[in-house]
Amino acid sequence: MSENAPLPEPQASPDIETAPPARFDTLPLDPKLLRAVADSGYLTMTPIQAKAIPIVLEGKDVMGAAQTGTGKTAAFSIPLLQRMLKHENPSVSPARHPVRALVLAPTRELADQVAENVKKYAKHTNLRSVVVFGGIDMKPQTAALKAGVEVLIATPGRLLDHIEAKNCVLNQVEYVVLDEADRMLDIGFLPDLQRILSYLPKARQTLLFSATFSPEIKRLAQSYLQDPILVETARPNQTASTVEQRFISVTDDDKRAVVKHLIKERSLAQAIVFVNSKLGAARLARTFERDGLRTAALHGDKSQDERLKSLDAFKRGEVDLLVATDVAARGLDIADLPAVFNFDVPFNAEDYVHRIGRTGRAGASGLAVTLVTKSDARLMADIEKLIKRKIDLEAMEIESDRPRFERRPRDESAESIERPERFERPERSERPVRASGPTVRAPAPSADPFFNKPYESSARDEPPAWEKAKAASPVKGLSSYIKPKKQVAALFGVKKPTAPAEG
DNA sequence: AAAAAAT
Repeated sequence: MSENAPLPEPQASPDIETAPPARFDTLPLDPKLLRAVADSGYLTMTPIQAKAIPIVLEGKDVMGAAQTGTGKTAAFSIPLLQRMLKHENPSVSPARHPVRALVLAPTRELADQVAENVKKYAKHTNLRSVVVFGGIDMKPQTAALKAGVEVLIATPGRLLDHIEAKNCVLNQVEYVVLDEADRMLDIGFLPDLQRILSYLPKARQTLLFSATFSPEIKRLAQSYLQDPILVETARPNQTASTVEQRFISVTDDDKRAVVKHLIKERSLAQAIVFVNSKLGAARLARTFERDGLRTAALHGDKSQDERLKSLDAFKRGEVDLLVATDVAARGLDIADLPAVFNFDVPFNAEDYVHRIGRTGRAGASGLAVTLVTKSDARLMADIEKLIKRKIDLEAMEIESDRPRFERRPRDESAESIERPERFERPERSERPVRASGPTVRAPAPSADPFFNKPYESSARDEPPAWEKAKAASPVKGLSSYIKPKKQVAALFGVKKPTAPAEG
């Protein structure tokens, strides 16, 4: 572990950002790998790939920071496979092949996805890979491990189970990757991670990849790396420029109506709706479903089978909305996802960057809408600081012209029976919004003193970051409103043409 | 204020 000796600063990697995009086939890669890359349809490298691959091929430790959706998985898996091929020894019997590369990920779904990618790039080689994670039967994983694998992809808890059951031996591991490294190094994961690393040889190549690296994590990460090369593209902690970010000032009661309004207004085919709690995700998914939107939920209280099914249905376009906790915030690659909603502002600013990184991937455009209530001001300031951007809140007022307690009956038979539902109060957000007339206003800042002084409620020792920024800049920041261009239209009756009959 | 990861 780290001693008191000062940690070496990572060396800067050569800046090749100005060079034209390099093709994969200019790399010194085995034809088997080049063929797999070509099969995948990739021709040129993304900036993180162009920078990281040659360095990984040299055998150096790497700390890689790049925007979400820019191909970090390929950036480490392709060169690692190349290095493994170089030393391949086909004369050893398969049963004696030890695990040579270990990839750790913070969620089961992400581990699964990384494993798919590794398999794809390794398909023409005889390197075998397997993924192990919790929530599913250990036996097939055990059988695969005992048959022998070169590349093991895992979540920490289940891997420790397999280690303790002696299903795998990690004392021959030559390469370790921490995907979403800042999460793997955070307090919740660190003990497991340290135990796992204690089983590995010290002489190895270690790679850390993430879209966000806080200074503290960067420092901590140094103690797991040897003479690391810091590979950064653009600025770390940055969001993709192709993502349109909107921040809308709302009350809790109006959140759902705003989501549905924007889905309709922008004709969004699909969206992920992020919430902060598992229970909240389950509840919100049910109400959206009741409103006729095809919805799936993804959170840690669901069985692993349900989790995979939800994600799969969403990826295949069988559901329109995925209501998820931060289990879905990181790394998940969902092709052509047009929008992400932050129904709740995330507790960690880093997770904001990761959440909205689910859209606008691979250069596509995306929309990220964050619903901000008065109690979110502090979290918003953290986000503003992290992404180094001034955030303007849009006002969007939603009004009702329908009695408050009226709601759509669930089915025909229930229509005549007006019975109160147990455990559930009718929600104000069940109201329709007014179909016509001026429904949107941009109040003068003084109309809502809160956003002028967002921190009054919480006593703080030091002035919040945004205050300094504001003082330094004549332009208004978080406290300024911008006028929405469009007025809020009626939302109820919003139904996807593809929506199946419910019930 | 929570979530994730082992059962």
